[in-house]
Amino acid sequence: MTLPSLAASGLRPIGKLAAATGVKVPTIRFYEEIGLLPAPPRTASDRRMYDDGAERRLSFIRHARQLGFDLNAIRSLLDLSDHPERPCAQANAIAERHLAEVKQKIAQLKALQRELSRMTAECAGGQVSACKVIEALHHHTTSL
Amino acid sequence: MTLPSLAASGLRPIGKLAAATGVKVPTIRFYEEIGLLPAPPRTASDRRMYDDGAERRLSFIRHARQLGFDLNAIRSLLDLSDHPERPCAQANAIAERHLAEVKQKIAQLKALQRELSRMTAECAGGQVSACKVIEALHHHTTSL
DNA sequence: CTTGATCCTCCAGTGGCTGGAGGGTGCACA
DNA sequence: TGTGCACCCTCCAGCCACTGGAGGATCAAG
Repeated sequence: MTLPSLAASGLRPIGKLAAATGVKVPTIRFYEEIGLLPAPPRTASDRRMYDDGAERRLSFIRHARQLGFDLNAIRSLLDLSDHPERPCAQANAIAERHLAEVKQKIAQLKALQRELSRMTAECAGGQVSACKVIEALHHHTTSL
Repeated sequence: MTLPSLAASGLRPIGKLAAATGVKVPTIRFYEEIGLLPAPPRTASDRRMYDDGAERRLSFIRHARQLGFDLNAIRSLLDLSDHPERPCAQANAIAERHLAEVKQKIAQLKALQRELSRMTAECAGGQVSACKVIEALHHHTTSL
């Protein structure tokens, strides 16, 4: 027998929330543990029961993760989202900082791509002793 | 008094090796722990002493890390490098697999960059309640 | 009443390091 | 010959963002 207050409205257990949001069950528990998701009410047998608000919050987190924000940034973004009267400059700053990081990472990876392409292109496929890939790793000068 | 066999030739302690290769001292010990670098000889007082071979191996590892290879891949590449008579196809395969991963990562990050640019560009700078960044995170549909 | 899915907590592991505590050692300079 | 400091040693905890497993309780359907 569950508590009426819990059984009443659209509460669902963690598995349903996981299915609805695409976030794995252990990950949801992890988010709760680190304080990103508030601890939900529990049934008499200790099962977590989530409402629509929890689902919205978790979806927010998931979207932010898909966009590559780290959990600290997400913490700040959630905090801002909880306070709509504040100026949005801070949210913008977080997004732009992240954007800058992404751009930098792309540049790094492109440099990497060039190097790796060159290495593999030069390799004629004989023995390791003549392998351009191995050779490049031995004599590579830090152009990154 | 150090052992003659150790003091004889160009052996240097871990700090010199670190300075020479640009790999930090704890990282060198870590590579030894996981079997990427062989355990070097020690002095009577237990200090590691490295020769030129160790430096070459460590430089190889460093170059490979700079190119983004993970330690397992590096393990394979080192193994190949130690056996010059083998065919180089495997080395090439490792490099090409990595190249493919890099390309994919670039594509992902570019998609991210587009999304983030759009989000920040739309934000007019008022209150959070009107913030496009926060809004996008709430209503973002998985296009990644 | 049974069966299988789901839930709980706790803990260890991933990758690739990084840094600190607490102690021993080597070397240059006075 | 002292002395002071840089260097070295081992062991262990922490970083990020999870992931998965053990061992046990509970729920819901047939």
